[in-house]
Amino acid sequence: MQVTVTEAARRKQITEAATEVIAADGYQRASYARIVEHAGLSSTRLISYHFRDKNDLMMAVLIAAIGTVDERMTARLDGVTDRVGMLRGYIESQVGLLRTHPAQVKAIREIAQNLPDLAPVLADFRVGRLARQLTQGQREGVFAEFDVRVMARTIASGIDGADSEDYGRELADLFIRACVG
Amino acid sequence: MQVTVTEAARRKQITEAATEVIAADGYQRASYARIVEHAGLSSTRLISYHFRDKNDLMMAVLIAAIGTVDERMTARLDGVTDRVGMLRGYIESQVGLLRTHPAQVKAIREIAQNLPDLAPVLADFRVGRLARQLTQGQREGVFAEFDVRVMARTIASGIDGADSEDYGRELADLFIRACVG
Amino acid sequence: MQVTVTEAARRKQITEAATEVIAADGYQRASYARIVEHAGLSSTRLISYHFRDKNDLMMAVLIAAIGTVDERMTARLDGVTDRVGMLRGYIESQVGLLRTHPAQVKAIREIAQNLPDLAPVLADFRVGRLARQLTQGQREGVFAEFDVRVMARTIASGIDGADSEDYGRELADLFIRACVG
Amino acid sequence: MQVTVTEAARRKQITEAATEVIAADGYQRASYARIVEHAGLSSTRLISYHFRDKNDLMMAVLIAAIGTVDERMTARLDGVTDRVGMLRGYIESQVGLLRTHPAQVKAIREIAQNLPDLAPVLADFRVGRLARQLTQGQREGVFAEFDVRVMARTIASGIDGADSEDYGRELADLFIRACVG
DNA sequence: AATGAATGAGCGTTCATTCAT
DNA sequence: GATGAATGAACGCTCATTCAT
Repeated sequence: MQVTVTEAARRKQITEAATEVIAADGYQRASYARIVEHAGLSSTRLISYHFRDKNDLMMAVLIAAIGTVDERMTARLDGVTDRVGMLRGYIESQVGLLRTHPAQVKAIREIAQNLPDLAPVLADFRVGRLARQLTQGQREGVFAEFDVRVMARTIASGIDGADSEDYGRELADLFIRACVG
Repeated sequence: MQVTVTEAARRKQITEAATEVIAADGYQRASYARIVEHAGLSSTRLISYHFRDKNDLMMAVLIAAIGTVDERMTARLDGVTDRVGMLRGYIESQVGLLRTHPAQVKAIREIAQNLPDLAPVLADFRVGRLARQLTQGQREGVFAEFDVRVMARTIASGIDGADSEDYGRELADLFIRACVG
Repeated sequence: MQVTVTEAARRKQITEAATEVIAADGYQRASYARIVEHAGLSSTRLISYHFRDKNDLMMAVLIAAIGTVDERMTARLDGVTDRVGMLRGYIESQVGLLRTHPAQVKAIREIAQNLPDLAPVLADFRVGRLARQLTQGQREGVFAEFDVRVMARTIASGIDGADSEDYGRELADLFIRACVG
Repeated sequence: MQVTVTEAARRKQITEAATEVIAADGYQRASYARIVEHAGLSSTRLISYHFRDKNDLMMAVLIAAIGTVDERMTARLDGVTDRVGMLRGYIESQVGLLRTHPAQVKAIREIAQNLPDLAPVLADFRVGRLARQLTQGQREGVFAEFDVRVMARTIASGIDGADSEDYGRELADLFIRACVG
């Protein structure tokens, strides 16, 4: 019994299943067999057919997850203009994603951890937006003088260690103190 | 041609090779075959002979690496009494280990990441010492009021994101500012 | 050179080869390697592909063997109505299977012996049919009073010890004497 | 710490441990590793030292177990002169051994099953004594005319299928009926 | 009489991928 | 756009045995 759907729909089905498997079982255990089982597909051949190889699949998962997460971040920070509010909003929003989009967040981390060549690229991407805001805040005299790159990466690291929204608020307090100095 | 050495020497040879392979290739790629090749041993059977199973080997690697790292940390913090100096010393020493003991540090992270039951235990172990120092600093009025647990975990996360000793110094500045408030 | 056949045909080829290997070498020596060699397949991977695991393969072997054996038994006892004739037919047919279907009979025994959870189920299955016939014979007054369960199991044990059709006839004489009493 | 005992004592310790492991886990799972663990020995080397190879060890286990079992049988049948009483005594005593010497009985069966060359020898040995008694009973006119070899083997098979002393008594009734005819 | 250390061969299973329609 | 079938390589682990004191 052969079910035919569009290329795009099939790719989406597979990347979503892969995202959930990676989040649940970790990158290394996210084999074609497990993804196929989770998605209820007929055979691993369907993955090979729609993705060149496993790396190709992982890139698709990553791009989709980053897209979703970024969209939410943009929406929640839209219209926030004061620097301190932006910093708090950034941190709390990111931590909040753990609850609203756990699979995407975990999948991004797993993939970044397991594809070493990707980690710095992802880190730069993630840190870039924040670093620009911090630099602007320093120019406006709202933030003290500190190494913007170190601060941005440390904030990102801190967010990765968070596990609740209470923790996120404490984290925001902490880094506002460190930035305002 | 059969080469015989003592049990202890062989175990050490294997754990050291395993440490290096884990650091270089990651936990998941640290197979018996790779370890044996790296150590120049005759067969993977030698590992099975000296370690009950792979988990047993990994625990031996972990214990050895933590022992080495802890010894260095203790030596470098010995005699430091003021809280701020301790905090700087802790952060800079930990970051410094990345250069002096890269394999041990990376192996500890890899093992913690890949043995999920172990991660919280290791995290508590690592954060505990720091949290006690922070609490004491608050009692003495040197540090501001903040959530000690969040601060300790954030410092640990920040250290994990570091990649140079310059970075470590900036990190110390940052967290001293956040703690002294 | 890749040879492709249907799933069903391949499964049958593998179960038949497995049946023969088990009968010849015993359950424990029936490794994937031996089965593949016996069947002339390209690699053990073919077995893993068509059967979930070794237990799955063994169940397939068992079901096929029992099916074959049962079919023969049913055919040979069909239309036999008198109790004594049935008893003789049952014993001689079962012993006869040793010559006509030696691999199936031996494979069933090997699997039952080596999968302990299975032994009682198989024993009940085998003994059940016989026990019902014996009980009915007692009701009709053809058979003496004896413990039906013990008699049925003893007949089954006796059959398992048989090694020729002459032996089977003697066995039938013996148990008819014991039953008619 | 090297403990030295006599050759004979050590062999006995090992064969007894092996007997228990075989009885508990089956012949195939009775590896040197398991035997050594069960006996509390320092290494498998101790087995290799005292026994030429695994077959040698199994023969020692078998001889010891048969010796024990035979001794009991002889003691219990000593002085029994009437044929029917002997037959009942033989069957009930053998079944009784299952309770009094379960490890020896199970070990003998396991070894016989797994060393195919041995099975007929053991069967003859076991059946011989019984067959002579049955023949004598026929000469005396106590027993009917039947194939002594088949009867003896069937009795032995029936005993192997027994699992309680009640079952043993039923079995004795059954075979007395079949023999006296 | 005993030991410590080492070993090659084999096991079932999982992996992502490829062949052939 | 989708499938069924096949594959070689690698995995951790266990086996009885042998080397060397």
